[in-house]
Amino acid sequence: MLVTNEANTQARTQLPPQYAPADVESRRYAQWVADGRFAASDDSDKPPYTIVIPPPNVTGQLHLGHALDHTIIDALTRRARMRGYEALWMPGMDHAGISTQNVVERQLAEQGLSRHDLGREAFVERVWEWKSEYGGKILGQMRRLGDAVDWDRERFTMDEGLSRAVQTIFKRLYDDGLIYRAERIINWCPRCMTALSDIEVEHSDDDGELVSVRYGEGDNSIVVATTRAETMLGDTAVAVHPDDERYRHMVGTDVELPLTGRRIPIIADEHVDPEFGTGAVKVTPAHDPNDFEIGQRHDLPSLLIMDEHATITAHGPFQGLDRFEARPAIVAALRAEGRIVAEKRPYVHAVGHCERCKTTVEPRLSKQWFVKVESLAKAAGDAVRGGEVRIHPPEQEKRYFGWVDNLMDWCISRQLWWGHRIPIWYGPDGDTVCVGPGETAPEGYTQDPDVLDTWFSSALWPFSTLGWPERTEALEKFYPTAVLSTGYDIIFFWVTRMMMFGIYATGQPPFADVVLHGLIRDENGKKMSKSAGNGIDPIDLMDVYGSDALRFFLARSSTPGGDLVVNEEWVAGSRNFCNKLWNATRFAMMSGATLDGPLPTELSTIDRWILSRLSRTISEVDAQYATFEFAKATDAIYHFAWDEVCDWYLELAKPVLAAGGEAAAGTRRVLGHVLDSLLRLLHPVTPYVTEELWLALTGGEAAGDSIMVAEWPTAEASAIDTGAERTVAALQNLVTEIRRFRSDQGLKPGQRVATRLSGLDAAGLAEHESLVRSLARLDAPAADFAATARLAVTDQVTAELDTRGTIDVGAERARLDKALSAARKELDGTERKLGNESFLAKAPAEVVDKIRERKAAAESDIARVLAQLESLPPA
RNA sequence: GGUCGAUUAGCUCAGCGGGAGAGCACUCGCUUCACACGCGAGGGGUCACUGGUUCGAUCCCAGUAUCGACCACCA
Repeated sequence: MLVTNEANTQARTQLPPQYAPADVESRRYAQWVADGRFAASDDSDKPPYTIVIPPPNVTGQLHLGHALDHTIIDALTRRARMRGYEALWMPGMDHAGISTQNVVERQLAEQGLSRHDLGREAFVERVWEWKSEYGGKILGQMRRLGDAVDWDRERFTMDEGLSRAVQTIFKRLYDDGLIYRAERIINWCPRCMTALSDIEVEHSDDDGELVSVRYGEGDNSIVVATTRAETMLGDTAVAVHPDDERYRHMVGTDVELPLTGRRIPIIADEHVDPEFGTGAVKVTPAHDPNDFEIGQRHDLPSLLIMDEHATITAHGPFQGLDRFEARPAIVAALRAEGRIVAEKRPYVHAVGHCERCKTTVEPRLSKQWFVKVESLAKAAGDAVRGGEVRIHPPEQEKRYFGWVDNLMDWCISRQLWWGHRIPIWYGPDGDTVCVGPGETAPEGYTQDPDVLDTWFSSALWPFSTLGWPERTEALEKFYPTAVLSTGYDIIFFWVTRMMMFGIYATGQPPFADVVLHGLIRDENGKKMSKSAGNGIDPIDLMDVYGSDALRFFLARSSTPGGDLVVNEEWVAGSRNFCNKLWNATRFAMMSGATLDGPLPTELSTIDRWILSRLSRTISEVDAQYATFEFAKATDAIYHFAWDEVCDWYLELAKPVLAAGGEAAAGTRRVLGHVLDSLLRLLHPVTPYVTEELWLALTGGEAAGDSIMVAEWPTAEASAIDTGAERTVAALQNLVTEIRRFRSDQGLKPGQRVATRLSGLDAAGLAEHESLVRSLARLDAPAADFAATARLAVTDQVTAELDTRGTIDVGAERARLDKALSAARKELDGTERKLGNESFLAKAPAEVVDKIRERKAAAESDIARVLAQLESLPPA
């Protein structure tokens, strides 16, 4: 309902001159929730548009990466809703196995307790308590950001339904032979006491020491180099390259392993690099992934010499030492025996660290559960290759294929207590059963103690959250989802796995479009992270500048796949834009802008111009959204709003509105329409300020209306008016040129200048003379007009200014000389091109035409400038 | 070590075969009746380097240098 009566007009002018986000945001968000604006309905007739949130860790806090991601998702969802879709943004959180367990363990440690003191059940209970007390802080922060998520559908990866989904797919994979148990070298964190997947290991170049050790005696000896002397206790061979002449005669013999009394064989293996070190490698199959491979190829035994704490278990003087204590102890013992051939030297090499606690990872042979990914990964790759799933920007496909085409089997077991427990039970005779949902294990069986990798449940997120494996109405309505938006850094962690499990479980890829954005960097270009201490807290930015300002900045900076630098000044700039919008609307309302009735059919050139520009802007925005070019979409709105609406249309409208009459009535209606459309276009990105202004403009507050359910603007082809665009462009050129002259001449803005304008007719500006005078601050000539400068300000228009001798002729002449030489240079360039026969023969016709136009323009510039020079009074 | 990407105005980035752009910063002038979180007018770049392809290269190709991201088991 639109209210435009006098009293309401009075009320609307009460908008303060500055936008104060804090007053608006919490009030609006609460109202949206209360009105159920975010809720999606399972039985709606509208087509679905679904996005699932990348579930933040339950331990997590909102950082700028989330803010970017959420701005994108929220804008897509809000826009879809305005376009008539049943839009659903699914919220929820991830239980974040290791992270959460660590947080609670640290809490226990403060009380001098370990998780083992509590026991498994009590510990898990403790984690749930932690979750309800401290977890999900980020959910509150999302409200601040304005996220239009359907709160009634919030899910957690550990809740009952999702746990059933996990068990269901595990059982299905197991029955299909896609889950197996094997003894492998895995990354072991001796502090977290669990296996880590490859991606939970961070590598850094660490300082180490390379020592050379002689194995064997006399002629029957061989020197190996190592940075990890302590692992020699587990050596079961020495390997050399098969083509290495130095050692060929020794292959097949054996040597004595120092300190142990064992003899180990010398073998030949292609893996060995003869150029490195001495060309001979000690082989420790139980504590090194490469060595394990070599061991497999040569059927070597694997000797575990450390326990899960990385303490030496091998019998002898080193038993009970930590691995880092054992290393120097063993080197010392070797030196005592004269085994150290070359002194140790510094050596920088890549060492793995636990992503969560930074402890040096110990490769360790152990029994783990794996998903056989080959067939799953192939299907995931084919879905993108076949175009069922599109990745934006397309360049990022390479990264995706790089993963799915080279995927190794996925180690899914974790020796943690917090997570989905593996539904495998072992019988008294060592037999194994996989227990599906609703089933119970046979009497006397015990369950595997391990839990699943956190990403196992995340991989089900797009459908488990909608009720899978039940065929719920929500699943039917909202799956598959429309878009997945996330940073390119987690393609492997999450995207590939959702693709694999989604296709496997439901037969359909879980989303149609994958939108990948970049990482947030600080002012020095470094990736922003808590550990680097260079993080900017988005909450702080929102406190100062408002949520809309942060969102607008992020949207305007987000190029597909591109990283993004955050600088507070730019957020301030976005705040300024919100304020500009605020004041433009405020002005419109004070000027009596209205939305009542249809747009008049008879409109002034100026009104037709802005409607034409509006329509073009809408088309542009739609086109950019279609390819997820948020920066370009947002930028188009920014320039339309600021450069065209504020800088020109409002200024042009002022004299018209002041004059009143029929023209003013038309302009008031157009002004209302333009502001209304502009606010709608902006709403997905800046929800708060647009809601506040739109309700004020339309008077829809009382009727319980909301811009959230207003229709997305439509580009009207019939509104395109190239004639009006040409006329206004000419007007802008003329006004700008006169302003430039005034500025160059140091004429004060308040100083009115009497002028005679001629040639307006030829420029199509005859009817706009008063507008030109108003914007350029020109007076009509007075009775005693005395022209002191004649200026050909555009091709057609000449202005005679009565400046009473204030003109600085020298300065103007210098400027014109400069313009003249620029125009001549341009003319030279175009003439040279047009004189080149190869160019004429080979260049496309449109390019040649364009050059001809440029030549003509240069010629006319020259003529104009010459005329101006001629018209200058003598210095 | 491998892969991919980047190198354009002081800063951060768009553009990606035919006239070098934006925001911020900077200079000058403005208490112009929506907004100084503002208005008007300006200055500023041999588009990293070297070759090649082309009638024409910031844009395509090759190499060099520097930076970055991701991945990684060379003892």
